[in-house]
Amino acid sequence: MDVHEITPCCSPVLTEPLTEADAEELAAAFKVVADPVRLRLLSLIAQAGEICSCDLVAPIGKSQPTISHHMSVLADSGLVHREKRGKWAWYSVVPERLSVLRDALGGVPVARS
Amino acid sequence: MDVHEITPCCSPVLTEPLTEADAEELAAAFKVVADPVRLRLLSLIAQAGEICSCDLVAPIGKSQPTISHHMSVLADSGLVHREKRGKWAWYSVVPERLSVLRDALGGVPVARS
DNA sequence: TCGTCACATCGACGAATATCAATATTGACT
DNA sequence: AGTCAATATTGATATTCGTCGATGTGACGA
Repeated sequence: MDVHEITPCCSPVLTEPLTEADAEELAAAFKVVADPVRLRLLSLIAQAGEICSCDLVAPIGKSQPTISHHMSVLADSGLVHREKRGKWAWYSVVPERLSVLRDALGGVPVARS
Repeated sequence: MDVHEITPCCSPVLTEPLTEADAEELAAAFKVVADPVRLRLLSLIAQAGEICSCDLVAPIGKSQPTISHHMSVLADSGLVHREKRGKWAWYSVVPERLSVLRDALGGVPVARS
């Protein structure tokens, strides 16, 4: 339950036909990063390497429940890793998970004719 | 109006701090690909190289207005190019636009252990 | 000019979701 | 046990968005 399997998940969008199920799964993955607050959270976590939830509320400027909600979305998707230490929750990014999204957008560098 | 500028748009999420405005713009870009129908449309177009709108409705299994709506979203975002020939609309993907999204997800390749 | 075909737009509806106040839960410390 | 601090959950609300039927628009051919 802590870390999802880091499977390739889906075939690249541009090279292979996309089944309806694969499209659904990929779209769900992209939805996670299709939110400005979650992108800024990802950015903050990535630069800190590891950061406490308590240091995320103020920079973003949203309420604590809102930040908690977004962190759950990020953690459930496997994009970040959550580790509870005492009362605090520490987060770090899972770069392999980001690669899955990147690779889906056409693994190969732009083919030039 | 036909093709958006292919600027880098935003700084990579993981390496540089993300301003609120950049996050908003990036999130909007990801929202476009965060839909299963649009992903399948992209896949169909990419494999055909160039395809008529009339050949998109049946494979997706949605109504014609729905396909038209999604194609407008894709075209407005610059991910696809629309060219009208007579009564038909022909679409092709703009790979550079996909690269922008890919690069935003952390320029550097994942270190593999 | 009239009819038809391809596509776009409009209006409406339902589902998903971002947000916050209030409350619950959990851990640490005395 | 009791209290406080950090985080999670709940309930409610407003907004966004995907969808489709109906209609509009523009192009081609008889």
